[in-house]
Amino acid sequence: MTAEILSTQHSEHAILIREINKKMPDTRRLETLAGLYRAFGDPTRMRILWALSYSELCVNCIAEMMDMTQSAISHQLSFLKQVRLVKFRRDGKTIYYSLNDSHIATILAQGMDHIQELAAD
Amino acid sequence: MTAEILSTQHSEHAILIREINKKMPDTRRLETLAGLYRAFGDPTRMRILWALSYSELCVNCIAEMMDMTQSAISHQLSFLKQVRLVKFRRDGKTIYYSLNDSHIATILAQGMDHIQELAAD
DNA sequence: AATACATATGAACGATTGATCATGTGTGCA
DNA sequence: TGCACACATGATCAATCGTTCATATGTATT
Repeated sequence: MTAEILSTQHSEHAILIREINKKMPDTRRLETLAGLYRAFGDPTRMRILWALSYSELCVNCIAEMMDMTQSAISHQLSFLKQVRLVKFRRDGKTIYYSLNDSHIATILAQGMDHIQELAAD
Repeated sequence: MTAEILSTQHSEHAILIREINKKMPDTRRLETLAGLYRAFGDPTRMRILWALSYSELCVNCIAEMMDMTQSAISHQLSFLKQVRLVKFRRDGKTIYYSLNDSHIATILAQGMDHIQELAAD
């Protein structure tokens, strides 16, 4: 669908659209940003991230906490690793995961504030 | 899968797990939070929210900006309305959407800061 | 009332996702 | 070297998602 075949657009609208398009971050960057939020957008990953905000944890510990299989957790950790939300260190056989930086805990807390406010309506 | 059939857990781990479980927000709340972030986790919705952070916009305007059909945008706005990220007002035939509160723009900006930092490595 | 415009909505369909199962890799210990 | 433990990974499958198409609703104008 192209812009041309859209029905009558008031000229004021056309101007507004151009202005906002100039200010908008480019689409690639917004896709990256959406990708970041997608990582927070699943209950399992959300619980993992929240748990890691308290302490580094090994894979089996997380699996036990979430009452889920080690495989499921490992897949999700792999996802979180890819988008660089978590890092890990090996100690013998066990691997400890932790949040990649403190910024992430801040994002979690801010989101929690938001839903808290909504609930207070 | 139950906790019992998991292999040997060091007792230190068991204690840590119980402690974190006590501190964690309850699962229902975390699911709501994940639901909020899922709304940010799609490129189309992300672009819509970003555009609305500059100005309220009518549906056709958004569709033109995104170069997408009115129907697709309308569906996504419906989603965003459900999770209360946007609100709307009617003016004659056209309906103007806007961010539900300024908090949301802050969340967007914070996410952008985060990926900016990652890119700077 | 009839028409045009702006938006909403239900059904359908391909694409993606998250969990599972089976198996592979890596580490430590006897 | 052989075995057990901790974790990773590829394939598979049901469920969910995002878009499209067709159509419905709501509002002004004539």
